[in-house]
This record gives sequence, structure tokens and C-alpha cells, in this order.
Amino acid sequence: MANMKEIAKMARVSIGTVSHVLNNSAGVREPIRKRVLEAVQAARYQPNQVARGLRRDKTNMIGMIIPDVTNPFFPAVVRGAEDMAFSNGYRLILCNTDNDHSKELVHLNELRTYLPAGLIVIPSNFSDLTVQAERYQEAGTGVVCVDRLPTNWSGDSVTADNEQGAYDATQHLLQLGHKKLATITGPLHLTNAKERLNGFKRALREVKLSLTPEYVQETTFDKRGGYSKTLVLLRLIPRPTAIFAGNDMIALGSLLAIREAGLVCPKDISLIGFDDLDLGETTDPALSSVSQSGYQLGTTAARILLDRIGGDTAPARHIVLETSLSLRNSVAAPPKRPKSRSDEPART
Amino acid sequence: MANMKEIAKMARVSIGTVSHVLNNSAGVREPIRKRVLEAVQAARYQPNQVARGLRRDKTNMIGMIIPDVTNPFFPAVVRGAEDMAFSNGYRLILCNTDNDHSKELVHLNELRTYLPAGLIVIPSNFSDLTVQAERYQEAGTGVVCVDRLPTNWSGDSVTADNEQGAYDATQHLLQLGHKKLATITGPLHLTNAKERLNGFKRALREVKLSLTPEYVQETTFDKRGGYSKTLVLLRLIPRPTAIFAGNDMIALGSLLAIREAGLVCPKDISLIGFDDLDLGETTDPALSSVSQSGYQLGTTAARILLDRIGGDTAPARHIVLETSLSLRNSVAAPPKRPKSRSDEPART
DNA sequence: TTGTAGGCGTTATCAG
DNA sequence: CTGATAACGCCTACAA
Repeated sequence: MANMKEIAKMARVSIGTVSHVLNNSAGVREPIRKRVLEAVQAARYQPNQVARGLRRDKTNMIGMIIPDVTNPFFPAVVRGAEDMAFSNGYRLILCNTDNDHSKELVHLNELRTYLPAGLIVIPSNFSDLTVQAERYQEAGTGVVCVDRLPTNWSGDSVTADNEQGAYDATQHLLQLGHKKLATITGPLHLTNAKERLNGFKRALREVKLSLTPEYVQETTFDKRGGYSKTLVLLRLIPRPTAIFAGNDMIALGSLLAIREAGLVCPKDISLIGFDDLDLGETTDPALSSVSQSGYQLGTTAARILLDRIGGDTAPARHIVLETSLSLRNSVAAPPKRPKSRSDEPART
Repeated sequence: MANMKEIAKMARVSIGTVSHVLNNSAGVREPIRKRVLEAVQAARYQPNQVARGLRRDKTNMIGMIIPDVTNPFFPAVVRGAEDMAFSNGYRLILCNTDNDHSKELVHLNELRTYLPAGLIVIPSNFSDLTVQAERYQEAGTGVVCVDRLPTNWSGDSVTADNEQGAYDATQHLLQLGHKKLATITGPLHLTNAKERLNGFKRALREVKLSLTPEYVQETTFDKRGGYSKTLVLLRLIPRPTAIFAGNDMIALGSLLAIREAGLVCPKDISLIGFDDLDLGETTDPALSSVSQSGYQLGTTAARILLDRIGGDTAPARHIVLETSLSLRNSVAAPPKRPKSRSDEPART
């Protein structure tokens, strides 16, 4: 592969001049400049990014650590980050953690030796990120946290307004007349799960509805979790008439459980999710959901990083993106009359 | 960040010895070896991958070029590749092309300057890959093609047995008694789409059913394409009683169109997809599909690459992974009696 | 404005 | 078996 020395020879200039032309680091007289550029063209020369990285102590790569690309919500974030990074000349190194904080640690340590220009992280459960990020900061490498934050995170972050989104969803259910509202939350040590629960609670509080502890079920952010916890909820007496699911995967599991129990959504029970994944459109009924843009989460995170790379030293930014309610067919007013006495509160 | 020089000083040896210990490139006497390792531990030293890459003219990164992470089938491939690569000490640089071959070209050119150890590509439409790959081969960098191949691709490849999978699906429909079979294919310049069509044709040929040209619709591999082409099919007289969709996204679009047309799947019309995506489980009816493992596609591709990196110079390998039929509720026997005369063949 | 040369952190070659 | 030392390709003072 052609290198600078060859280009210099071809253009009959010194290697330093070639570098100057390529980086605009010194005013090079036009005729020479042109000669260099022509040589570059002719040889289809492209600077070796590895050598450049070594010299500059920084590469054009942005590390991205996520739980799992395979999980429908994350690819959108990745894509957003990739688009923004790419159009600014940066490439993404992608690492999966499976929500395993020790795997995250390995990636964190490893990645630093690639001299990335920055790091975008969707932290795993019980992330050590705060400690590790300091080592990056020392090297002048920015770290942006996305979607959920480790406890005590004080660096840059981009999240959705989980609390408000959950509040809106819950309020919508309340307005339809639901009184027996349940929620299936994600792991409550994740900030996004906790915030969503808080939004749910706030909406109930506002209408002075007290929270039945059994109506709050915590599980993992996946279909299986939603399925099993829904079975639990459906056995309760009185049975909830609406479920706010911590995310769409949980909601999907719920839907399956509801169907299997011989109930009909939304006639017997309303369901609303969070994330507004594409696959919510094709379920039956189509899933109502709190919409957040993973793509925008990604672009925003990359944007912040690019600013930091560009020398922005302002205090940490905490961007919170708005959510909106995406209403489809999985919500309706609660059933007028309970089907049987067993649906009534067991007040006797 | 600590470097070799510091470790050498700490262990009171030369920098060369440190390198030898770290790479086992020379038998170092145990006491010294131990001293070095202790220093490495103490300083939490990790070799700078960029410097190493420059020196070796090869990094520990594997470039991966795909159409779009956001497209449900590809993340699985990415994940498979990432897992295999990671467990062997390699990292993935991910690039999206949006099926745009000029964007693919940019990535292909750019990526080379990062001195990747290898490249995994899911080619875009009209890919120039064959030409570009030669430049990689010259540098001794392996390139593996996945899922679909550019025309004339002669390098390593990993694909599913698209032809057989399509054949199996079609045969299943035939065995249920369907005679009016339609298919909605992906872009036929993509090898996987073409092979799937070939499988479909072979199954028909085998039972001496002639192919009605209007029953073959070509479109893009997405929901919208499936939707619009299904509308076309549903207007045909006689109307097909079964549709084999080129992939699950197309099938999803089909399902929506069928529903909208007031028909019921599978009672009025059977539907079978390809890929067996997770989201096919939650549609109503649950989607039958030809199952292929994207994950395995990814791991296999990475495995080949690792072998090449390890010095394997055997002739190009063309791995074809088996598919299986994943039967759910979207297929049934054709309706016994046509609802109206218009469903009958127009033989008069 | 252009050229020269040193060095980024590693590895590899070659003496000792 | 261990230690100097010269690259790898590029950038950047600094000198001319």
C-alpha cells in the first residue's frame, strides 16, 4: 500500500510537504500543492490511520458498548451513532456485554488500548462505568452514557424522559377509566426502569389512587419476563384491567400470556408498552407504546462526543429526549361489568 | 498510560525482554519472566494496540460491512461474528451501507487504512466487492462474504441453503393441496432472492405445476414491498391461495395487506416467510417461516476469517448452512370451495 | 514556504 | 537467554 514517502517521491517534494498538504497544516504554494494532490489521486493514496493514530495518540474510532445488538431497541441507537460518527469521519467499534458487568469491564479496558476518540456506552447491570470512565477522562477521551445511567454517573448522558413517558401512558389509561392498573417493570436497579416506575406512580398519586404492591412486578426487559409476570398478575383478585409494561418486549410477553389465558386485549385488559418498536405494529392487537427514538439517542450521543473531541470542555451535559404516546389498538376502556364476582375486589 | 519502557524499568530488564515475555517470542528465564509479569500486573499494563498494529502491519480488528443494523435479520449475524471474534481477541468495526454500493465502496476503501485482520461483508445491491476484495487479498487480508454474494464472487462465503429452504416451504404448501401458489421475491439481482425463487420454481416443476408469471412479484426485502405486492396478488383472478414471501419482512407486509383486504390468514390464504425472525412469533397468526440462523452465519464467517488469519491458504470455502421449516399458524389447506366464481380459473 | 529529523509504542533482528 | 537498535507511517517542531 502506498505511503507518504512514495507520494513525496512522485510529487518531487519532501514527505513533510505531503503531510502539510493533506492536513492543511501549512500554506503550501499552489503549484506544489497541486502536484501533491495529483500524486495522491494517481496512487489512490489514503493515509494509514493506524500510523496516524499512533502519532496523534488518538484514532478516528469511537468505541460503542451495548448490552446486545440482537435486542431490538439497541440497533437503532447504534445506527444513529454510526451515522453521525461516519459523516464526521469516525468509525464505530461495537462491543456487546450481555448486561454482564465483568464483560463490560473487559471491553472498557481493552478498548482504551485502541486509542479511541471517544466512547458511547449503554451501561450493563451494576456497571462499574463511573470508575473506569475516569481512566478515559485522564487520557482526554470523552465518555457518553446512553439510555440508562450507572448510579452516581456525573458525565455526559443522553436518555429519554422515562418518567414523563411512563406518566403519560399511565394517565392515558386512567383517563379511559381504569382503576386497577398494574405495571411490569424492568430491573429496578436500571435507572430507566426505575424512572418509568416513578412516572407510573406519579400518575396514580395524582388521582389519589393507592398503589397495590402486588400490581407492581419487576422482571427482566424481555419477552419471557413479561410473559411470566403477566401470568402472576392475571391470577390476582381483583384482576388488573390494564398493564403498563416497562418496555415493548415485556409487553409482547404480556400479550402472549393474555391470549393464552383466554382473555382478549384490549376488551378484557388494556396493555401499553415502552419503546414503540416496529414489531409492535404487527402484533394483534397493534401495541400502544411510549415512543422514544433510539436513533436520536444515538445521534445525540455521538454529537456530544464529537463536540468533546472538538475541544468542548463545558460541564457535563444531560440531554433528556422527549417521548410521545403512540396509540394503537391495545388500549380501551375497562370492561363495564366484571365477568364474574371473582373480578370484584375481595372486600366482602 | 503505562508503556513498555516503564515496565522494563520497573522489572529492571530491557524493553525487548518485556516484549518477549508478552509474546512468548523467546524463552525467558523464569525469575526474570516473573519479574516482568509482576510489573505488568502492578502497572495494569496493556499493550498499545495501535502501536502494535503499526509495527505488525495488521491490527486485531475485523471490519464488518452490512446493509443496516436496524434491519432485524442482520443484528444476529453481527452478534455471531462479534462473539466469535471477541473470544479470539478480535474486535469488530461496524459499517452500514444502506444497500448503497457507493457507500459500500467508501467503507471498503477507508477500512483498509485501519489495517484490519479481516473483513466480513454482507454485500449491497450491485456490489463492487469482487474488485475491491482483491486489494485486500494483496495485503494478505481475508474477505468473507455472507448471506448473499456479488456476481462472480469466488472468495470465501457463508450462505444459507436458500434454494432448498424455499423448495421445502413450497413443497409444504403443495402437500397441503395448494395449486395456486404465488411468491413475492426480494430484488432478484441479489443471489439469495434469486435462489429462493429457484427453489420455489423447482418445487412447482416437480409436481408439474406451471408457473403463472403474474404470481411472481419482485420487490424490496421490506414490509412496504410485501404490502404493495400482496395487494397486487390479491386482485388477481384466480386469486392465489398461498404466498411464499422472500423474507419475513415481506411476509409481515403481506399479512397486513391480507388483513386489510378483509381476508383471513390462513383460512383464505396461506403465508410462509423466510428467516424465521423472532417477531414472527407474535404476529397473528404466528408466521410460518424458513428458519436460518443469522447467528451461525456470523460465527461461521468469523471462524473462516480466523482460520485465514491463522495462515490457512486452502482454496476458497463456500459454506452453505442448512435451513429448516418453522411451522406455525399461517399455513393451512386451501379453502375447500372458492367463495365465488371469480376465484375459479378463468377457463370458461 | 519547504525540508529535515525525531519520536509515538511495538516488534523483530541481530549481537553479545 | 537478554539487550540494543532499527524500522512501521505519520506528524510536527524547527531549521533553512
